[in-house]
Amino acid sequence: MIPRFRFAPSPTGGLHIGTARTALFNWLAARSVGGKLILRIEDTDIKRSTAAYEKSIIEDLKWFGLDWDEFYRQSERNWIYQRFARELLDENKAYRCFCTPERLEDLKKRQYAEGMMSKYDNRCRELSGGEIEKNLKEGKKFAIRFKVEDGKEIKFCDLIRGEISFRSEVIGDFIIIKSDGTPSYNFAAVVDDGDMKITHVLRGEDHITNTARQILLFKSLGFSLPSFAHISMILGKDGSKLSKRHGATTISQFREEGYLAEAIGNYLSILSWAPRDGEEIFGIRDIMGKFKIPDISKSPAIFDVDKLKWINGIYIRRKSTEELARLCTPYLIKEKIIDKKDLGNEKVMSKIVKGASALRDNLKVLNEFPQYIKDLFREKIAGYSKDAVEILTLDTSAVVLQSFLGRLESELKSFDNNQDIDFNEEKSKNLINMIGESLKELKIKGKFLYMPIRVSITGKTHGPELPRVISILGLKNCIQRVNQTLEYIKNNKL
RNA sequence: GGCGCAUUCGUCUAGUGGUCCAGGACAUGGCCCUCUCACGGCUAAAACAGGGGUUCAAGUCCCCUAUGCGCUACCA
Repeated sequence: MIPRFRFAPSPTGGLHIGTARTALFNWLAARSVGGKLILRIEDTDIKRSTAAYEKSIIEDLKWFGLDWDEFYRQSERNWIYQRFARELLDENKAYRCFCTPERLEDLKKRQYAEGMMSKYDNRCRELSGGEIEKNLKEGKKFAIRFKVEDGKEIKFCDLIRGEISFRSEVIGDFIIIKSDGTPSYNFAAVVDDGDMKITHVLRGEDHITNTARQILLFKSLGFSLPSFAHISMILGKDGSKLSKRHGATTISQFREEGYLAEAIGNYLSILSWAPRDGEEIFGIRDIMGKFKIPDISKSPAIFDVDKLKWINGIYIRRKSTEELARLCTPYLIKEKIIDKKDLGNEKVMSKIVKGASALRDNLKVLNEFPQYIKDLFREKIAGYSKDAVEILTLDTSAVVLQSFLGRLESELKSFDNNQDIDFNEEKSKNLINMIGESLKELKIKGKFLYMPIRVSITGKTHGPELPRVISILGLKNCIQRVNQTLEYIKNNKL
């Protein structure tokens, strides 16, 4: 028998990072043993579910690199829930409950006040045939409740946690069909897991308690029990449930901020699971054979953005320059550093490629790209930082800048007037070396050589390697900027 | 309140009774590389929640307490 796993999101929001991890683990577990993965949309809550969320969840799952073998939507399967509910009704394992929401609310309040666990008081359990008939005739709305016998022990062996048991009296008769005719979560899930012949239920820890109810249903419905495994929750930095307060929580938010699918998959894999060899950097496909459900950690995990960033940086460094440039471009548009119509402009595009190559090692998240590169897209220097001004104040700096400017100008002359000037890294490097050579006698070298040059074309003391900066800016812009800096020195009498 | 689950460095984890004065990774500090920032390399500091058992021996097994989280819906 081939193992069958399922992933069952409800489309009441985007794909949450925790839900994505559950999806990933199901995928990993299924693919590791050659099993099938079923995607099931649990949209029985007609008030909160939307088609838009469903679409976004599916898109995110695909972007994430997951695939599945079968697809179902619970809202299209109502007839089957009705059929099984009818069966339970006929077998006297379930009954119609005519209690109003108000009465139930009241009951709950009273029980809570007495310090008791809230639980249905079984009022409609023993309604006579006549009373039911009468209520039905009056058109009273009803829900269908499942009978839970007291005094039973419900046990199951969780693949991750070991044996877990509950006593049936803490459960109470629960609703399987709501008064609007839709099935409740516990019922729909069990009917589907049974009907779809699911062998492994791998889901979030928040379902442990539900498992007790569901086991009762599996048995009453005559289905064989699947194996259960409950994955711990993902918590925020402060130990509370991960929420908007902690930053991005859905896959699409992470994608928009500039996290790579590979990085998220990798990070989520090592959150609650560790390969035997201790290696932390791997693709989700690399661990397919190694992933074992019992190895999943029991304790909750705090989501560490810093570690995700570290991993994201690693995958960014593995990208080709062209691919990285392509990935970074949308962020440039978003920050209005370039315009959409620049996408066809070869000069702009080559500048982005050069920038991507220069900044690859600095990037941790794609959306950091604009802040690093924006200065190099301007015509002029926007301003000089404090430590940059200090560099300019040095006596030797003026000498270096004159020499630099001279070199740039003579270099420019070597090109024909209307020729497209591509001043690459190699040439930039040579140019700097030549300056160094000519200033050797003055013993200007190292920091005293490079820093004034850097400051004169960027206004800052930090940035990518100098030859790269020069190459990105191009000869003309460099000349313009050095002149601007010379002007600045003069005006401020540095 | 009831029930359930969890608890190893700040964080993620390795550890399945002796090889653990507890190993790795992120983050942090220092050093090296280096024009700077990063990258890379080296290094330092940093943990078995507390208390009882069981055992020759406990991070590892059992019990209690504490703390955190989840469920306690005609949400999923």
